[in-house]
Amino acid sequence: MDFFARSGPFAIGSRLRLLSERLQRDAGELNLRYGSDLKPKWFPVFYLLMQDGAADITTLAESIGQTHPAVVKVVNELARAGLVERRPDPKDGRRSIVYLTASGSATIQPLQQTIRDVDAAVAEIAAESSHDLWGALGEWERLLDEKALLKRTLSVRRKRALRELTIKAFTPEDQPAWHDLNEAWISEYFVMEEADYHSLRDPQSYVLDRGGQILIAHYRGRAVGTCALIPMEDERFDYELAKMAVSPAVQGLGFGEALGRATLELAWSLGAKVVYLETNDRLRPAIALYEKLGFRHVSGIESPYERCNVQMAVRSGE
Amino acid sequence: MDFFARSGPFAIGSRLRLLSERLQRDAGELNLRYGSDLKPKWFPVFYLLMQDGAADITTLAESIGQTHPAVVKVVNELARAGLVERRPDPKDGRRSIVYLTASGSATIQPLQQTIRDVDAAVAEIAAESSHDLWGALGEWERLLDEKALLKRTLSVRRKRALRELTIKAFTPEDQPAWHDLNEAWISEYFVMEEADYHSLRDPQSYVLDRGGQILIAHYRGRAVGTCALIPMEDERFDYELAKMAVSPAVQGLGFGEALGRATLELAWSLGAKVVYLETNDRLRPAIALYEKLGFRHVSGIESPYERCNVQMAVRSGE
DNA sequence: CATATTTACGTAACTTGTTATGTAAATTTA
DNA sequence: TAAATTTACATAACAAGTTACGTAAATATG
Repeated sequence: MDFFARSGPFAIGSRLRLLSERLQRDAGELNLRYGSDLKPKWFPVFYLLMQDGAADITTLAESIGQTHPAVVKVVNELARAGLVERRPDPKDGRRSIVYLTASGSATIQPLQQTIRDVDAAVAEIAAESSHDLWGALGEWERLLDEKALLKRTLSVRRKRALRELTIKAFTPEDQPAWHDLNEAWISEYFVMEEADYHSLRDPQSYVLDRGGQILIAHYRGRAVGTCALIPMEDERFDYELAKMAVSPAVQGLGFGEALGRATLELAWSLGAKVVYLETNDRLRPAIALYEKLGFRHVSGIESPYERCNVQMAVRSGE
Repeated sequence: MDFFARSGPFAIGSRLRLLSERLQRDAGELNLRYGSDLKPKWFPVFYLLMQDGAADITTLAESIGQTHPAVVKVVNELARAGLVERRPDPKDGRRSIVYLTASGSATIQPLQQTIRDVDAAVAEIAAESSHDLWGALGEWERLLDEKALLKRTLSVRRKRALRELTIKAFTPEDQPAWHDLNEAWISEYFVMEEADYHSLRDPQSYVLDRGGQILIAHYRGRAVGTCALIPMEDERFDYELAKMAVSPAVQGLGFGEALGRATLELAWSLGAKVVYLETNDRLRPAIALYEKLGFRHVSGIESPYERCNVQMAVRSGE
């Protein structure tokens, strides 16, 4: 069993399960020795009934942290063993209430003795320990309630990935990425229009020669994101932010936000006061990102693109 | 989920399982997010192969603390997914060695990234904790290796029961217990003989009137054990220890030993130097008990009971 | 107040482990 | 060295939970 020693925290799940099974097995054997034929899996339900006298299925399931079908099975087995009985709730026809039978009540005493003895044995282990397993479990449960391991790990990943991300001005080697990354999302949600073909094939004349800027995000040796700033003739706005694309392979790492911020920084550094963009209401995540970057909805602007029905703008310093 | 708060250490097994499942679910989801379709249950086997390159089923099973059928299933699934391959061991026809395939090796890198990120997330939790779950788990595993919870609880129970045990001289109310407890074990292992009927029906004349003693063990208001000291005519021995019986309902609580010690104490206090007993080699636990009490095997004594083929004696102060 | 939604519970099918049992190869023993 | 035992693995059946889905009662909503 050297696996846990070698694998570290990553295997915490398996390790806990193993310890749990070991203890569960002991509990079953103990119950036999104490002269009761309660199965270990019956314990939680039985224990609650023992304390409260009666309860409905849903309450039992919530109390012990299992699903209701699991409780239904346990209750059925307990009923077959003659330890509990269920009666319909007179107030609510959907509910059925589980009661201890006389025979079930008779089982309480040996069980309580077992519980006392197990608690004493556990106290003995605790006394020999320098660490507090109880405290540690409680703390873990609380911390995971606040933020699950999943979220915690994803946020670790995001921070790490952002450290590896570099955002640089467009160079000719970035042309394939510029084309492919943008074509991918456009043709996924819409149909490529004439203006798209031009700007994707020839960014030099459609963006750069007009005084625009293109930023490319690189991650682990690959171009994974693009974003452009295009000067506007409308005097209300300085630049249009356009062709924001991030490779689906690296989505969820916050690259879009990083790229957007870098692009806006660039705009402000070029003296811009207001940056404008156009998008479509079907692109919910993109709109959420723009809002996070400070963009606010504006109206009354016409677009050369058919697909654009949402207009947004952000002002320097907002 | 108030159950754990209410039930205390007794429910440690369920509590660990619940936490384990929660983490396992997160691990599966994480793997998807990291672009690998490794199932969480594949992790341990895959991880070991990743480190060692190849291994046989039994070694894998021992390393991860699961049974070999579980490993066989995992290996079959991994093979179906094209991640591993098994070849027969040329040195041992029973064994088959599991290797990572090229596709399996390609999965290593994203997995290692996942592991690093999870470890970092766990480290973050550990940093927020005042208790050390790792240390606590390691300690529990070690303490349970030394002595399982089962044994610990049984020893708690034994100590508690012994505190409730009282051993007193025979009184007429003890007559039914004297009779029934002894008849039970005699007729379970042998056939009741004439001498048995007499001594069980009339302990007064067969033991007490001859200068003998009878001790009765009481536990929770019931007579649960008997033991007699009968004076002997053989000048080599002072008393015979006989009719040692303990109710099966309370076996394993150490009552036999307590009763035996009390009886020997009584013998020494009456001035005896040597106590003798007869038994049968089929009664292995009884003989073990007598040896624990200090009795040693002797030979060359004839018995009035047919069933007695083992003779033992103990000397004062041994 | 009729309709839509939610809630409580049941059932079926699946998941991830276990024990029990069988078989062939290797090893030990008489 | 033949026979008995042990070892390595496979497979079937079981265990204890889950998810998915269905139904009827209760509750919310237009």
